[in-house]
Amino acid sequence: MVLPRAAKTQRRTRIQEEKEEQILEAALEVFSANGFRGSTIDQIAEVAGMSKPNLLYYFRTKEAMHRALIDRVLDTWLDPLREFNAEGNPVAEIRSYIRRKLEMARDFPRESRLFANEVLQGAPHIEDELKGPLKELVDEKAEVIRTWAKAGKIAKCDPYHLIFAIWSTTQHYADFDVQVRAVLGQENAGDGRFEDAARFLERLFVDGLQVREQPSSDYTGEI
Amino acid sequence: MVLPRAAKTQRRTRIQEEKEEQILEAALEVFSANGFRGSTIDQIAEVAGMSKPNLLYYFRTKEAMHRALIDRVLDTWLDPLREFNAEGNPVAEIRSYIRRKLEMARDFPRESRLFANEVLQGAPHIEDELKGPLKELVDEKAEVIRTWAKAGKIAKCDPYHLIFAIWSTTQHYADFDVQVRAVLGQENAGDGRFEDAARFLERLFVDGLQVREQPSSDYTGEI
DNA sequence: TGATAATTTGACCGGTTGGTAAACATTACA
DNA sequence: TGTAATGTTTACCAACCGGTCAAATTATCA
Repeated sequence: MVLPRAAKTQRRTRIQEEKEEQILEAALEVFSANGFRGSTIDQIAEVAGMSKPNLLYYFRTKEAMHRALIDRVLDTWLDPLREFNAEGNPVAEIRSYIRRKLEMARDFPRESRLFANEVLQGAPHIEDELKGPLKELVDEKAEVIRTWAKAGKIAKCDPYHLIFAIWSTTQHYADFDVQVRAVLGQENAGDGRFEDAARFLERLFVDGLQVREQPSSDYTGEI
Repeated sequence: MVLPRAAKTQRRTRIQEEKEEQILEAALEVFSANGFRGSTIDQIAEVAGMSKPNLLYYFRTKEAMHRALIDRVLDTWLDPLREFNAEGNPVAEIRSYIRRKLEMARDFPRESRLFANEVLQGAPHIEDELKGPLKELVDEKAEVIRTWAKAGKIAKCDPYHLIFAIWSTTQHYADFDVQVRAVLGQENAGDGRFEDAARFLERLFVDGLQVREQPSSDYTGEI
């Protein structure tokens, strides 16, 4: 056989597993840093330490590589939201969600940037995932939050925008890392900014979602 | 003279002004949607309604076009932060900053995405601006916030992370627009999401920054 | 071991991309 | 009006990019 190309054979050889692993690791490195169009197969091949035709032996096209990478990473990426537990203590659940998301921004910034690049440029390759699985998961968790608010366990608020706020504030530390570093200055070389961010964000959301008889001051939704 | 190319002549002709304007508008459209490497001069030329060599008559290289665009847009982009007024009422100032940033996400999403693309990919073209003018401006405003906190006008908090939180939550609606739309669903076609976001964010930050004797519940900064 | 399947690579191809050369067209202005 | 400066376009180039091919190398296992 000349072109087994992974999918055609039922059993995956040891080499196939290893090489596909290597390739996806390199692809994550390159795609997350340059976006899809900004990345070249040669770059990925170099990072993966193999020749371009060798890459294309395992993934027929650049798109196939990107697709495989997204599929592989998306599940893990959504895990923190899945863990969101309706039975738990609302404030503790929200705080723990923030903490988990910040940990991921710290430990898996490339994954965050991969999706950021994709969504920022109109999500041409993952639109279906956004409108399907992602929306369904968010809908489910938004319902949980709504229930909590109705039961008076947290302040009444739009659950979708709460989730957006948690996503954006936490992922900011991965996606806009160079800006964060530039503004905080060189001295902030370690991971200290993540601890500071955790302190700030947990306080912001916990206090901001505290149940209150009256809104603490008048505000309008008009912009 | 054969190649005046804008910079070489002191006086700009009417045609130069007009064409450079057209080109930068087109460049904003294309660069913000595809990032620097993902954009081609041909694309920009088509959007600008002129031939590629004609573009290159006004801007010698793709980089020069990008640079000119950034320079032109950066000032406007930082205006809301500059308006942040130390003499004003702290809560009103913060709320007004959030509102202004959300208005910009709604009215100038391309500008937001232009910077997001740039920063996301390591800010290769604007690192100096981040470490220079941007950092100085943020330092100055952070000091204002710190003063407010010390005077007991708002809760004690890390002013830098407060600014990051406002940036990320508001710009999210421009940068991740497709994701926001996908999650909220088709029925949310108009600008309603911006009003909902304004309501949510003003409440979150205002209540979250309310002065409080005791933190409303225990929390640690550890992640 | 030897034959067969799986893996790897150098050479190459057509299309795209950033950019140039030079001829042509238009404008400004004495 | 004439002419020099300014503006525009067609044709083109070299480098790059995604992808193919066939030949060479290595692993598997009867």
